[in-house]
Amino acid sequence: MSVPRTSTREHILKRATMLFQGRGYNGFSFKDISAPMGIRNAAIHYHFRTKSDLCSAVIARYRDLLKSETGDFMKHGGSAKSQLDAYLAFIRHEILDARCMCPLTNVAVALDTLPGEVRAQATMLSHDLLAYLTRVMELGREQGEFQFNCAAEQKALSVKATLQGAGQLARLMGPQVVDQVIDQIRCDLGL
Amino acid sequence: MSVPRTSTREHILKRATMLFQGRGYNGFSFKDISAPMGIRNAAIHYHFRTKSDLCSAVIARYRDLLKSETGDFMKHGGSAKSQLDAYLAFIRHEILDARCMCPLTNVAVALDTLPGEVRAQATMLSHDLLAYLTRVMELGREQGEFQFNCAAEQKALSVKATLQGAGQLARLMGPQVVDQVIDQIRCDLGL
DNA sequence: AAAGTTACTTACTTATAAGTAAGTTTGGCG
DNA sequence: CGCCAAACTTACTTATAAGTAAGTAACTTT
Repeated sequence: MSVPRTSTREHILKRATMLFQGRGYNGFSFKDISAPMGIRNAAIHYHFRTKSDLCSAVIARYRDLLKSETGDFMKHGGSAKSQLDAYLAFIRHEILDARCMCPLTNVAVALDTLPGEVRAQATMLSHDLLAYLTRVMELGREQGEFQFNCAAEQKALSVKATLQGAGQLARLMGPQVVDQVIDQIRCDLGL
Repeated sequence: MSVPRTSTREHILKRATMLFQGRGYNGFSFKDISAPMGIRNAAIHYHFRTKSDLCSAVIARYRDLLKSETGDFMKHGGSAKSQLDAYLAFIRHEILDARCMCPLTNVAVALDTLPGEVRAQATMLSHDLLAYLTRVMELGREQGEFQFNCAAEQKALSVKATLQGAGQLARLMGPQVVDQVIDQIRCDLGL
């Protein structure tokens, strides 16, 4: 019937990603995916057995995206500063253009109501993210670009926490919040 | 029938607060309130016409609590440092003991799915909070306790964002996150 | 003591959610 | 050409959600 057969699965994943990152697990239903696509709920179940499976796939996909992005950052061999800026730009785009949040936010908020699979994927994502940011912080300090006098791990944690919060406050208080917070992060690193 | 008649409304509000701050608007139902209390859903509707009314009341109550707490902080007339520490202790307790989040987090995440009343209350809370933290930052700089070279408003925003993020990351990565992040905030202020 | 008010309960409605089973269309292949 | 599997749809089930209307027990006021 419809022409682009093989891309339906990808289409579902894209919409699920937008909704999951935009509203959280409990904030959207299959209908929010199927109706705008002109398909039926059962079509989603054909590709993803359960909502848990679908959302796990969403986070796994995000992890892959991040892996390839950060891999690219690292390959470019640039300075820690340019790598941090790339990640900050990535987050900035997520908040301001896509108007959505890091999946960690959405999982953390409703943690008690979520299937174990989804929680597990989120935990892995949090470790991926922190490991990457920690490496960037270490590198930045070695290169003399960043200045901070605590463990690199702690600094990375603090930076990530601040960005998580920026996404929330931007929704409530306006988009200008994002650049102010990013500016402050750079400032606190001595940039 | 049941003895403590006048306190039912307060009981409902307390449980709704725990659930709202712990799981978000879409993460709990009336049953989660009524069942453990041994009452019926309709009893909740008697005290609060709709879920929107109930959750608006939860946030309004949180605003009152905060108003009196910050009022007390200010009255004690202590240094900005002691006021910041009091707020940090308040947040620390919320995350570690009550295992819940600032209502701003839960509203921001599912903003698109929420009734206007609830959004309005959250917006007011965000302004209350930022106004208070901004005053503390200004005071701290005047007193020579805090060091930062940007607008007090921006610093306050950044501190609040970081604390919002700490609540999330603590759920996914463990409670030690909270103290690390708080330590970093103090450190970045020159404490 | 009668009437009214408060604080509920019972019983219901309506809507929406996730999920399933069985049937249907379409394109590729022997 | 006919068969088969992939990719769906139709039609359904089951569960749960918010919300409502009508009734009732107990306290309060006149």
